[in-house]
Amino acid sequence: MKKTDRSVTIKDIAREAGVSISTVSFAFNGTAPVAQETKARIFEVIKRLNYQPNSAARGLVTRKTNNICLFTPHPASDFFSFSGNSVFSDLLQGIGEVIDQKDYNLLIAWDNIGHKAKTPKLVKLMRERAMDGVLICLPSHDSSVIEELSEHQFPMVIIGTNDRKNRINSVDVDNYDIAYRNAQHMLRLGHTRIAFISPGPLEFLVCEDRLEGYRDALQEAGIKYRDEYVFIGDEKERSGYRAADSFLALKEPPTAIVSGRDIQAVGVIEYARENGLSIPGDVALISFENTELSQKYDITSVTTDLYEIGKEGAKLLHKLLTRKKDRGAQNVVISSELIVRGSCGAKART
Amino acid sequence: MKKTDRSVTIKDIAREAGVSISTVSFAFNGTAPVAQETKARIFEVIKRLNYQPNSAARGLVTRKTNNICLFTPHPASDFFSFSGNSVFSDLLQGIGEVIDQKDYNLLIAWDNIGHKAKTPKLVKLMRERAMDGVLICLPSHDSSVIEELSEHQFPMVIIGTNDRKNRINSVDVDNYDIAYRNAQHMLRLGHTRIAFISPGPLEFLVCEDRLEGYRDALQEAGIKYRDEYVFIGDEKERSGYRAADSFLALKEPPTAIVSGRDIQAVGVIEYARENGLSIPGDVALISFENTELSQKYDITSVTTDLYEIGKEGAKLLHKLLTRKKDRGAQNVVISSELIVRGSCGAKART
DNA sequence: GCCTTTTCTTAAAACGTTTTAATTCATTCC
DNA sequence: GGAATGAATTAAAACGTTTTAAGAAAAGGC
Repeated sequence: MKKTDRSVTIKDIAREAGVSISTVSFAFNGTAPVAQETKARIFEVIKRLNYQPNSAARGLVTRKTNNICLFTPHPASDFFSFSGNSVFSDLLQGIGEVIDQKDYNLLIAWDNIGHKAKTPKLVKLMRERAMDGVLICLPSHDSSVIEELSEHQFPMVIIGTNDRKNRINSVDVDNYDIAYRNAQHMLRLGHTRIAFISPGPLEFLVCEDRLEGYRDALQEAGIKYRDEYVFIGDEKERSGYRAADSFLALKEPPTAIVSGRDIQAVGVIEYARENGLSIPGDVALISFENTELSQKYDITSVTTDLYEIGKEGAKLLHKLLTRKKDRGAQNVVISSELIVRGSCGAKART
Repeated sequence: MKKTDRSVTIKDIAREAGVSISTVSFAFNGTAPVAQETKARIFEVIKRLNYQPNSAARGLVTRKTNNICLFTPHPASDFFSFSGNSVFSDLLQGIGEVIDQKDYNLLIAWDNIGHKAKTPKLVKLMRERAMDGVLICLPSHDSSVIEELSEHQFPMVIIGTNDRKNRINSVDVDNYDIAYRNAQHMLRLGHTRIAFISPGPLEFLVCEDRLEGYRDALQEAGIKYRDEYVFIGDEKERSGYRAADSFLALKEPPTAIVSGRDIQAVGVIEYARENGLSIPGDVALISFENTELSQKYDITSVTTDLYEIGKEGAKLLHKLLTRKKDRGAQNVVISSELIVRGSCGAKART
């Protein structure tokens, strides 16, 4: 029984196997041909001494750490209250799958100061080469983060936000398109007075995109955009309730509502119940996210698969880290599906 | 304008400042006296060239990475359904506070294969010296993890589980004591037929501890332990419902129930409502965790502050990493508080 | 058998820091 | 005015790998 205590180095292996350290390295990593016989001997020693290469030493020369970093608001923040609390888990699960498979380590750096990304830590991590790449998932693009990161040509992927404009790698559902089609769905059902609840403040790109999609659909149908048909909500059920209240108090109330997120739709339903309104009879309802809520409350909604977003984001980052070739920004769009339920008052037609 | 592109090293700084690299290192880290004047010059260059030491190189010699790892079941797993989904966030928030303050990086390694900890990745990380220490938060101790880690003398702290027996550093509430006092609370209120719902399978130490506390309180009061008064529940509301059903169908039903977790207590309440039973009139109820649920349903419950557990766990780990002195295992107990509400039928007396 | 290839092996140079021990240079002490 | 002290600086070793370029041995080709 040898002492396997004090960390055994490649030198120990080399000595014990009667061979040079380069040969050990080659054999271990399979990076150059080594005779069958010596290879066997080396691996025997490696096993016996329980050798594990030191990551710092390795990283020093390879310039790789195998660490990637997820930069998000704190999981307890408003942001992740999107569609209940499972959002963070879903995202993590998707990322985790790739992480495990590609043998990366996941580092979490969150921004716990509200929505504005204070990046010093992230930037430091990146500049000291403590990680290979970063997945960014923020409600709004703080341009300083993005700029600082891309200035250093640091591999990064933005997830949960499409960034075609800024030519940065991103993975997301097409929020614009979903909103566009949700509104269109209502138009096709004959509605002309269609309201919209923003899932959050318009500084969040997601919200802006959704609002734009809604607006464009209306515009193309030749329907005038009305300010009073747009309500800026938040992540609470109550905001849906208040939206409904504000809409239905109008002289000319909308006959359909495009809700920005499921929890808001629930608020609308709550309001309808309290006020003896029928859905979809008096007002039709369509929403985003397709969480458990939409199933529970029979809400027509569109899937936004965060698991998939996380997974594809990690995949894209990995691609960036391995293949140096393709330089152009890639924007992956995760497909969404309209799940028709009772609240919109119609069968689906794509 | 210099090229601040290609990573600037300590050598560059030394050359530019007309000084040796040791001096730069000393000045930068404040680890040896450097003349005021040269120090100023060095820092000017550092700033101008935007220098950031390479973490791998640094880690190679200092044998520190500043990474610590949190090892848990996947956040989407049953385990974290304890008291709603916020558990993971709370834990993370507590840990995060210390992490940020002490300038550590947090690495997440989860075990996504059920409750049995498959550790290869964790062990590998540790053996390749990719992190300085590990926080372990698992429902049950898989002895192989603990053994393998302590075999290597690896700094670790177990959180959310007390480990006095195995002499391992740990931070947790005292589950045994809480259960003991919950049962005692019921005894003091004059109950003698007291039932217990386990929050999960008894392999989970938390559950075992709670059951034991309950049992001992009864025993000390000279009350015989009855098998039919113990129900092994799980993380679902339904299990509380079923427990109530099983208890109240007995010839001699209990008059008080010690629930293993809030969500189960809700199940009990649901059952009572359906069957026209009054709480605490027909059956008194006391629970664990003090989540939002206990407030919403007016359940007497005991706080288990996961934020605090995470925070103290990280603190303890940090202590381990900096002070090499104290070798004995430390077991930190986070205090809990009994929050008396309507469900137990009494005012508090400690 | 000599030259060329191929296969295997190695010595040595990186990688970018920290740290140790030695050196320089100016002060202070008696 | 020489010795002793002390402060500031440096050269060089170490940390544990990978990688490059070169060397040695074996294997073909003619």
